Amino acid sequence: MVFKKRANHGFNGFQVPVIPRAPRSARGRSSLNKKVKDNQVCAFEILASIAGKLLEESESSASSNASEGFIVQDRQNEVKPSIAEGIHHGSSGESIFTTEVASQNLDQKSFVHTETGFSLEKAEKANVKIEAVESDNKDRIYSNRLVETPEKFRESCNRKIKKGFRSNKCGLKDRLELYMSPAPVDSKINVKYPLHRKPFPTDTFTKHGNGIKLDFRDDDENFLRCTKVCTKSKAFRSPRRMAHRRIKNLLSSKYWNVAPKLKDCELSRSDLEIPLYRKRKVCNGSDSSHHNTTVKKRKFFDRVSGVTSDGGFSSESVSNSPEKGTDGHKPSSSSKLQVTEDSRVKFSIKSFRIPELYIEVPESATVGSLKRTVMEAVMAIIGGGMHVGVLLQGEEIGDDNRTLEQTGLSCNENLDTLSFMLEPSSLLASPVSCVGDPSSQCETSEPIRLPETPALDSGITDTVRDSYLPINPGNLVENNHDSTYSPTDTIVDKVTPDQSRAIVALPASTEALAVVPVSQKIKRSEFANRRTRRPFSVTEVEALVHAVEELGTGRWRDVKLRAFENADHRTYVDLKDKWKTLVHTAKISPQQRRGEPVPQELLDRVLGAHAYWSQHQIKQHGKHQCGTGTLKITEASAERVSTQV
DNA sequence: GTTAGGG
DNA sequence: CCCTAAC
Repeated sequence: MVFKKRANHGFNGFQVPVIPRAPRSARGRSSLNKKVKDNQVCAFEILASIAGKLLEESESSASSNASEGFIVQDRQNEVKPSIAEGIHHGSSGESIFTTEVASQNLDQKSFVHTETGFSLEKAEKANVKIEAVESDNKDRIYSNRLVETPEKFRESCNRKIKKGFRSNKCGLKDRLELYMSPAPVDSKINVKYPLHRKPFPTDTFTKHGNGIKLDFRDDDENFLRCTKVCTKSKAFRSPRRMAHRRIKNLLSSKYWNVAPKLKDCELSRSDLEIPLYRKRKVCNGSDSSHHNTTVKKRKFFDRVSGVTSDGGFSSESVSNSPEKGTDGHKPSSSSKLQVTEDSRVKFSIKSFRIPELYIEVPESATVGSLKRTVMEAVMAIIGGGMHVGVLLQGEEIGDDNRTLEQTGLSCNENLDTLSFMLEPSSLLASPVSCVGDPSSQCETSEPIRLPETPALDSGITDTVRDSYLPINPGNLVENNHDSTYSPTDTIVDKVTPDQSRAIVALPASTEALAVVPVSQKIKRSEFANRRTRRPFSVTEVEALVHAVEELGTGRWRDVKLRAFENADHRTYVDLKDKWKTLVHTAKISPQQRRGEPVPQELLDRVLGAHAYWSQHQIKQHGKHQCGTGTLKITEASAERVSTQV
């Protein structure tokens, strides 16, 4: 293993590096397959570069070249995403769960602020051997938890590398986690270095530079904290940074296994929690023999604004743009949306992130295979079918036939609540969307549920959806995931930056919202045949109850037409089902209820209406007369019924 | 196409 | 939410 020390190039501000990072092959190569004792293979590559002069460079200039660090390059992966690998290792079974802060242009302030949890000293005591980070000229990943200052970090890193790495004394076998390094500027989907080594929209950081408080989060841990931070600093959030968020997959591997015969001993939800990291590790260790690879992923989405429940997902993908002209998409600059004089709405989506991956490979795996695994995982995600959704005010706009104008996207007013979502084609349940009012959405969620809700379908979305009335036309549009499906056989190669950008700068035409990558307009396959789960909000329940009170329980089509006509994603079958569950919910004890709590008042009405209409059904049948159409319960009678129950 | 009910 | 029988 050869570590190449990168020269300190100093800083050149937030400008694009004079010499964009070239493919690794061009910058030197070395084999990574050096084995350490115990026949272990340090199966990873360290692309470590420590930002040296962050402190000096915090203000005006942003992107500095990595000052120093150790770079290990692998000729095998010239076009693969860079990977920052953090080794989480600890003695006596004690693992330090480090959180990688992937952020471009960290300034001192933010950097310092990121430290939470372990200090360097603590890390020392914990026998943390190394923190591998990658950093290129503009992108840096820091293992924030172990760092207090850039200097310390650097020192630490050097020391660790010397001690641990070079002398092979760091039990590298214990754990290896991969994180996607800062992804391409314009699209996280882009995986080919040469293609997206483009200038990054550094202006964003230039502006917000020191004000940044990293809002990284541990996916599994800092739900709350992040939420809070997000609300505060969303303005500074960079989609790019978001993109780097590591996503420890919460999902069952059955959805995400990429490699065959995957073995994952850490699928338990407890895996989501740091304290249980050890568990996984143990599991890993005890199973170190098997050479399986586990890859899990989670959906993700970008948004224009707003805060995500997990604090990491949100990003200002789109914003008003001062920019004009036909060059609607400028991936490398801040995202924008603009309505021009010619009635064209231009979208510029900063980026889409690849759902984070959690990968495990046997220690005997080669770096190359590791990279391939990562690549495969990425490709599996991409090729497996990505679906782009457009969300407005937290609701996904599924009506592809609606014009932007009709949808309200032609005016800047709605842009704040506009967001794009990129998610695996219906492989997952509900979108982890917490869009809309950043100041409230996430806070009302139930972070605690996160660990036990792999799919992340907590009540978060409900909160958002409460903001509309199902009865209100114009507010709801359907979410037509189905129409935008891309099958697994999608050629990976097709998912190029250009394509991902295809969703940018959409014309304000009819098909505008049918944002589908060109290459993915294939029929929906067995993959995407299940709609995303969309829990009913209290508001919807209210509307449903009200409608049923009036129409009864046997006229779901009417109920649909009356109260959910504009909620295309709610079919009358859905309503019927919901009613069914509502009745059930109303009958069980509150303790047994799950999901967003439905006001008891509503449940009472449910029981009331249910009882009433049950009786009516009987009466009606007895009479053999009145058609259901003649039955109508009045508000008063509904009230009566409900009070009787 | 709807409705009803099990999965 | 899905699936389907039944209408």
